Amino acid sequence: MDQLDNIDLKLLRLLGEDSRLTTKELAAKVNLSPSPVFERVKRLEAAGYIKKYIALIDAEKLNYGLIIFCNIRLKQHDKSIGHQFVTDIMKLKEVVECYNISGDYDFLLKVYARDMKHYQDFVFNKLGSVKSIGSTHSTFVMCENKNTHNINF
Amino acid sequence: MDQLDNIDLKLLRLLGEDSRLTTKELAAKVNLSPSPVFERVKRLEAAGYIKKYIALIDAEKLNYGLIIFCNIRLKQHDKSIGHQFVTDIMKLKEVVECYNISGDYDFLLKVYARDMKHYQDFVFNKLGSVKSIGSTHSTFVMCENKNTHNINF
DNA sequence: CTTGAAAAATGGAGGGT
DNA sequence: ACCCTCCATTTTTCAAG
Repeated sequence: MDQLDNIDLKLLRLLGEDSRLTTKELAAKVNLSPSPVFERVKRLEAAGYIKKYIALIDAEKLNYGLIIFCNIRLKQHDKSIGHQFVTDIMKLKEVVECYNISGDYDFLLKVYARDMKHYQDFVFNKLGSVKSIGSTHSTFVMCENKNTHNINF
Repeated sequence: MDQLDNIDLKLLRLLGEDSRLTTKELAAKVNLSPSPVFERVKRLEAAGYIKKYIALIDAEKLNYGLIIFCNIRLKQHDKSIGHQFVTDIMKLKEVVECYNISGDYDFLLKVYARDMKHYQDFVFNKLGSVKSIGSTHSTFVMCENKNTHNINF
């Protein structure tokens, strides 16, 4: 699949907002019949433009009301230490996102916790047992103003 | 809907990973027949545990290869300035997430850009025209190691 | 891309524990 | 209250033109 036309892009935008739109509904929105839309979507899936379909779950309703961005500095910076850190961090269910970043710190984690007590336990007992960590700095989210989960292309 | 049993939680976990699982497939995984599973999912949707269904689009394939976390300090901290900032920032398509945070800065933005040139343009021309901004600090993502898009409850 | 038809899933009625 | 087994309707999926 070499390049996308405007209809492909529109389908991606629509599905990125609401993946429960039926082929018929998509067809109406792009002024085509269902069959070609179906084929286009299959092609977009096969070519990897659509990575997966998920349901967005309300974290607050499940008593995960606290979001924290946790900056982490490693003790050393060789490749194996970094790789070990990522492997260790992957196992922690509270960690939803993990980025290798530029600047003062090496990694940025997005963490979901039930409350402060839970986060304290996470930092002391879970991060505390990851040997490669040198120091951490936590930034607490007071309000999530926007989260689209997809790029707005 | 007062409280969820283990089957409800399992359904949320399954749909949070793959929302294209059919009622039949979900039923097999929780050892029930399709009908009660269908009803449970509808209840979870109506009660807001499932916020929406989306397709995850590959940003890199659409030439949005650069992720930046942009820390922002406002000039002043009264309510109306903060509200105006959020309103202005919402309109910027490059901004995918926006958080009101504790610490040295007031807001944290997650930004997707095509490349450095695009990001430079974003900072100078788009953020540059948001009057409420005092100063900014950008952290560049070198590697996205993990992004689950949902809590792991 | 269109038409059209088979296969599958959705969504509901009615009954059982 | 919760679950099950059908069954009609709709949607998906894939031919052939």
